[in-house]
Amino acid sequence: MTNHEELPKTYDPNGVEDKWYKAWDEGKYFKPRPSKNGKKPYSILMPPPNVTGKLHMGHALNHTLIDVLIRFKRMQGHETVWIPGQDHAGIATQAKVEQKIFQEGGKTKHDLGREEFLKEVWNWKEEYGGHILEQFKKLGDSCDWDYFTFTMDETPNKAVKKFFCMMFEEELIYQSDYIINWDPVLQSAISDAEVDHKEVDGNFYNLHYRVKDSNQVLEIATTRPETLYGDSAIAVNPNDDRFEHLIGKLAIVPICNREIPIIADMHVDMEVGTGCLKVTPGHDFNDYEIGKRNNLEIINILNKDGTLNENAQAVQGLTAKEARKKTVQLLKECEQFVKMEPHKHQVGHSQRSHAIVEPMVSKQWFINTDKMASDSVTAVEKDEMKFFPKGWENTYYSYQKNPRPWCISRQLWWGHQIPVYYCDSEACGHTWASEETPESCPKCTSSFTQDPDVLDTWFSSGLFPLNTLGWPDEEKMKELQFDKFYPSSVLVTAFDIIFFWVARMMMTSQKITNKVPFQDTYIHAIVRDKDGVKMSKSLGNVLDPLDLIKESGCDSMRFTLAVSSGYNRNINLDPSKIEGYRNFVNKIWNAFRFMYPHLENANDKGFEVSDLHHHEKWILSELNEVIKDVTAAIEIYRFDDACNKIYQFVYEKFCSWFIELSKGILNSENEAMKIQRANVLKYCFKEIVKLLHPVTPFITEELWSHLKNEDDELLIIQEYPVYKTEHVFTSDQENMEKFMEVITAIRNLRNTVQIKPKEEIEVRFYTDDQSLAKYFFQSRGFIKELARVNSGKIKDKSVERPAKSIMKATSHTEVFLPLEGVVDLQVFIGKLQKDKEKTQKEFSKIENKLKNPKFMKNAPDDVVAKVKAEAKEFEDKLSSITNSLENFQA
RNA sequence: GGGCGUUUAGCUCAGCUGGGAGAGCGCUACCCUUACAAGGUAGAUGUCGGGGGUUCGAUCCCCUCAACGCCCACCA
Repeated sequence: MTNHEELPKTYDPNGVEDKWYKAWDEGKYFKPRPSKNGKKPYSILMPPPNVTGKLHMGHALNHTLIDVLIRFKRMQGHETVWIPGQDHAGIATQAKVEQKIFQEGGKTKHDLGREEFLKEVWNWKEEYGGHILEQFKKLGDSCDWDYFTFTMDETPNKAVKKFFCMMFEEELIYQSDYIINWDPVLQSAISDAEVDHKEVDGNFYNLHYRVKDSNQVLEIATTRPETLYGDSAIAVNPNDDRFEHLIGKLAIVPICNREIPIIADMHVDMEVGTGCLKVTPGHDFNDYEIGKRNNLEIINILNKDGTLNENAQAVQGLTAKEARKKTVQLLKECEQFVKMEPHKHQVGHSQRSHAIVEPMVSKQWFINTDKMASDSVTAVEKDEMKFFPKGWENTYYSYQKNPRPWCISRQLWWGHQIPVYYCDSEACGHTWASEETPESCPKCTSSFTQDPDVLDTWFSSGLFPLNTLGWPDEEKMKELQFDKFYPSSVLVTAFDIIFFWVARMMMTSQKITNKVPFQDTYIHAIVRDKDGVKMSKSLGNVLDPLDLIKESGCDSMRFTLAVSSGYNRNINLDPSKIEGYRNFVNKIWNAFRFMYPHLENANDKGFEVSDLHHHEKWILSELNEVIKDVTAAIEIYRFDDACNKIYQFVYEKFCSWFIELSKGILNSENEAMKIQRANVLKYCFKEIVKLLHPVTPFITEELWSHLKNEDDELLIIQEYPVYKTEHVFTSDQENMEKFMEVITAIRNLRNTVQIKPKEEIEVRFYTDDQSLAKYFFQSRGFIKELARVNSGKIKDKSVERPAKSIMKATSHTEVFLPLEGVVDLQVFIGKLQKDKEKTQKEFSKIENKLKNPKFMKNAPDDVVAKVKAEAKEFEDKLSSITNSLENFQA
């Protein structure tokens, strides 16, 4: 006889988790396996973490949800693969390595040169890049590591070049002088999406511009007086009577005394400021547009580091901030300064360096996304790709319906270098894009130079769905089963990346394959602290997944994250919640501890449905419903519903009732029943363990190792439970509900008069439902056991009730506890009265409904029938209570 | 300025296409009952943000107000 003393009282995840991860990984269980019964392949891409990344709660959530889906589908028999990867993260990584070499040797990247510097970056990647991947294994990620793709690997590099050249040929990629966001710290262009607008305290400065050949002056308001050196015009609204006579004249820029035209442009709002606008096409997005419309000169007044250049001689070499101060001073000196007023306004900051972004005109590479964006919208409109929750469509549309040219060149070294080559011969001047590194200029055989810039990281991330499956290398595509796994089944990610990543993958993948890259997109919540504040180092409210795993076990953390995930936007994660679900995990462990010694009674034959005891039918029927509900919930990404259903079933049904009801049988001498019950317990528990495995993989695999037959495979590839019509036992469920109700009523009564738990009592039931009376009679043994009853009687309601007693009424049965001892009758009557009031209130509510002719006329028949049945129940209950009250008071 | 979202028990949140208000944690009382004190049994708690409307019937649909949060936007 196996003794449950062998199993510790509390579940200790320590050791168990690593043991099973190793077993799965080494046993190649994460690799795709041929599907069963023609089920469709199922694949998910891991959002590739930055190579500089560190594991945080966002990963824990994202990976838990993906892993739930993958494990669920794998068990269902789909051929399944979760494809991991990692992003080279151009700016972040370069910045990190630059910092490192500066700290260690005081050198800058320019001291090393491009080639040496890149070597340093690769070294850094080799040393630190793997950390986060090792951390992922602690989460239980069941991804196929053989599919691992780093975005700077050879295949992604080929993909980038191929796509670039394709777009270049179609002239959808082009080089242009255009106003872009310049990060003076990184000294690179950045895309619109990488700019955050923050409100800062600034000033409005009012200045005077003289009009040439006139003594008139124009007062102009600006927040950036230092840009006056780049002014190309003064613009007024063409309909503005105040300035109409000046249009076409010249104004003189203060300090540098240049002459600029006064022009009319509709963009100028007469109501705002002074109605006159200084136009600086080189350093303002609107002014750039005005400049283009009016053919104005573009004057660049900034150096790459953000200081003023020779075009702003008076303030040359100063930073923008210093230049602003100096310019104001100079304006005051020449008496062209009017006033300064405090003003809050939005200023663009670089997401990466946090520097103030300077709009600047510069030669950059762009993608025309007009067509691709509109195709990506159509695909969602036609449900080729579906958002869950659906509401996120709007966010997606808001980006994709107003596409702007995407600036893809970055003045960095770490990244995919732009595959464009320039002939060194001035006479030839050929410019071309090529997937292969050329030998010489194809036109004149001269030497050539490659464009020094690299591509925006998102350019390669956008190709992730393709290059992870080998594209464009045909052999690799075969090997990695491109045709089987593309498009992937679902993309699971957070909302903040819809534009950066989801939209770009949609555009590039559709462009290349004419198919959407994934069929669904599930947008999950953002993990915040328990007060709803975003976790950040500076606030000190960061929870580290590895700490949580250490404290409560990975399964508990996973369950908590999954049960918190549905169609919500935020998860306010309270550590006490994890503790609660850790207790649940422990509960399962102990349910097993209880069963363990009895398992050897179970035999391989299992059980016949026809032999089942009514409690067994009940639990199987309940389990069956749970299986149905859980499966349906996961299919639509309602992890919260799925987890709650299982939790509820395991805790409230299986543990609190079925196990309790089984104790008597298991300790009895009835061998046949013992075997049968052991079989059913084992069956149910195996199903529970399977149901839970996607969410809590470690403890379930551990339990499975004790439950499985010797030649059974690991749980990770066992078949997921399926709904069985032969396990539907509705009447057993209904009877059981009533049984539980009367047991609870007895316990409630015991409690109200403080009968000791060990003390056995007498009980009487009064019901007019003959079949229910019969059911209770058959269950008398269980009633005695669960409610500590030593004797009882079941009578119909015509029989007189015991005088000295307390009672509780249900809609079907009156439960009486005859009492010999002293009872404070008044207290009890008060309680009963309260119960009566409550019941009366509910009954009246329903009765009024039935009395309402409009309701009877308009409500659907099934609703009326339901309400009638309810009314009957309340009426019965009410009359039971009323009768008792009369008796007690008499 | 535009858009999205939130407002339900002390806290964190769920309530699907309208038909008797739920969960977890916390709280109260009684219990070391032979799986589990990370436990058991029983229990208390809500003008479902305010106001209006549609409907036989509204937490759910419509309008409006309020508070809070987020995203986007070049307003000098």
